[in-house]
Amino acid sequence: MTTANGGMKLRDIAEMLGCSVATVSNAINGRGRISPKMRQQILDKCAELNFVPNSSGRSLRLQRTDAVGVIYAPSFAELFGNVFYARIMEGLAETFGEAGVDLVLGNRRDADGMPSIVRQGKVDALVVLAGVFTAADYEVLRHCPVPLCIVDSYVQSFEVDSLTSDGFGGAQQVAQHLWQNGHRQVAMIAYRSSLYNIEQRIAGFLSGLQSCRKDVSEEDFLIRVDDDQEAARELLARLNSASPPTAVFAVNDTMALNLMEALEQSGRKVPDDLSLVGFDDDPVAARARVPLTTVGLEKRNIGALSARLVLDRLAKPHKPVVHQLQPTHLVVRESVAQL
Amino acid sequence: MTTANGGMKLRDIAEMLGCSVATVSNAINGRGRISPKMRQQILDKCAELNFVPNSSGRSLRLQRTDAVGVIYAPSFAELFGNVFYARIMEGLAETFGEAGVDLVLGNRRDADGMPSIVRQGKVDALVVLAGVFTAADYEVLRHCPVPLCIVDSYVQSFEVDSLTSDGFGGAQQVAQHLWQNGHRQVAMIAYRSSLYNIEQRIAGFLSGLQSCRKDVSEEDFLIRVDDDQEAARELLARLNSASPPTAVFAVNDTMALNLMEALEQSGRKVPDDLSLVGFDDDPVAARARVPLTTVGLEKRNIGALSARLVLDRLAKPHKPVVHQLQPTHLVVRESVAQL
DNA sequence: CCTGGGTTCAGCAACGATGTATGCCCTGGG
DNA sequence: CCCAGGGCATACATCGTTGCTGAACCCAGG
Repeated sequence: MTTANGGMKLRDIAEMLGCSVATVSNAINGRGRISPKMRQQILDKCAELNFVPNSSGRSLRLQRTDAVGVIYAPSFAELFGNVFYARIMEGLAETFGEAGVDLVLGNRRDADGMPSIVRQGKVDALVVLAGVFTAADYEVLRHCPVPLCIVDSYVQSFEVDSLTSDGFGGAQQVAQHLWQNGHRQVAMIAYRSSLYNIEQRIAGFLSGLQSCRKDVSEEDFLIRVDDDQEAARELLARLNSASPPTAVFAVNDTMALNLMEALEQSGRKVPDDLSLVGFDDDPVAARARVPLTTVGLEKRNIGALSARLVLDRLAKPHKPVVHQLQPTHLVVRESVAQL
Repeated sequence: MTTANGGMKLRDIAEMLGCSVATVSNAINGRGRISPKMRQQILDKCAELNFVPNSSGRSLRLQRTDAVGVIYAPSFAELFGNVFYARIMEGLAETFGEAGVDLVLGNRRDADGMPSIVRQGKVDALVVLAGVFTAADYEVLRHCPVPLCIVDSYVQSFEVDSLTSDGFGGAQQVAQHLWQNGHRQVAMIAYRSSLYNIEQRIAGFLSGLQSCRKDVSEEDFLIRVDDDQEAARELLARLNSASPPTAVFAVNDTMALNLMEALEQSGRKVPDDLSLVGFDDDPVAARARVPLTTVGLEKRNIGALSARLVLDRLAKPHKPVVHQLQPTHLVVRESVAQL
């Protein structure tokens, strides 16, 4: 292997300056007692040679890697395709970078499902980008030997730091927005798989509707589907029913845009024939043929704040668990008609 | 620190089974000569305890980390926002993952510009996602002590593995496509900053035009700008000139879509008043109000093949340098009018 | 019973950095 | 002149893993 650092080590620096290895180490780390002159000499020499202490040796001794792992389910293939998580990564990379911590993408799993980077001791902590993690996944993570931070989900009775967007509040606003625009027959379409975020949005939508009209329950508006194709089929069916909805809240922007396309193909116009609202404020939403009304999240902040959470945890391993909620806001565009 | 692996080490396993540390190591790594019985005993015990050798110790001894760094200029903030690079990351993560190699995002730089992860010896190789790397950046990387692979750019007289998309060929096809549709007055808009990819696309477009009509040179069609705003201004100005273009080739989809918006705001229609072609086949391009004709790249493949290049290089440090070219293809949608 | 060859394992040193205990030197006060 | 003490620097052990060397062991043949 081509050795990093030109094969340079503390001992080489020490020999050049005629001092001991420990003194060089102390100078570099600003520790111990060294004469200012010697310290300066050492630092100068290191700068001149662009010397940096080897990380493996350092990690071995300090039991610390200055690296944090990131995992995502089911695989990274989806992480980078997902604009929402991409923005979070952006915030993570920036904040951790400033703190001198590197990010490791750990897609490999051991036999029991634990990320390999954790078992191998390659990281000091783990950021869990929720994605579609299942209960079984979280069960494995309960035994994670390093601190954890769950981003964009919340798992009951799992005592770890976490940070989520206020999907409940966002969906509430959607319900109220639709009501204020005169919509009385509304529907919400969500996936069957029970993920925290989805359930929160459903609960928020219900709560928003109830704040306008007392007697509403989930079965009055909720359509569960497995994928966007089924969503389109179901929606078109409802539109031909006795009391068709005038507005639909899709659980995320991707579904909303797919619905928009299906509606157009069936000869219907958004928002004239049907109002449509999404969730996430995906960049594509603004550029759709009919700019989509949706719910925006503080994407960059989520990453940065999660990183901060992890750094705090590493600094104080025993401080109480934190659960942060990030605000969401309605983004009004042109896909909702005023009745 | 909460120790990974429950603080378990080779010695603990050895003591449990009454054998030596070296034997355990040999069994795990399938090396040396051990009786089948003892080997099985050791492997079983490791599986039972979910034991994995500590990575710092291993790296220190082997001078190898089983990790590869990824860098991007100017910062990761843009990497994750860029759909094109996101897809490449997807391919990288997958292929490296299968090979048991982790990906490290190394945004920190040393004083001289060398990525910290390299100096610290945290990675065995470096994948350079070209982005907007400058000549100065590459100059620094010349001194990189670990193998390098440049993705999506090519630097002359820099003898390292690299992989690029065939921007030349793609742009050529665009020129011919426009010609075949009857466009005789065409323009191309590109940024002033001299990046390899951009220059390739310009050269390809020129070559494509020349294959249709002999006497063409760059100044006949090329408009250089600093950003998309200037691009829009310049374009609108040309449209009011004596011989306005009937088609415009934007150097990438983002610019094309921004132009599309500017054209609409000025009351012009795409493609009736002006045809528009982009480059990259950004997912947004398909969803634009007028679906954009553009050039598609083999995005996933780029990542996977780059990873393969790196793995091969690590296996055979002295094999000859490889420069791969990935094909591109025209994606015809609705933004080009037939005259 | 002894010896020789082959198999299987244990011990040691090294990888590079760092914390601790220790020793040196020099100065200032008695 | 000697001793005490503070300021500097050095040796040594340690982190967990692995390559190398050599030794113990077993079995068969003389």
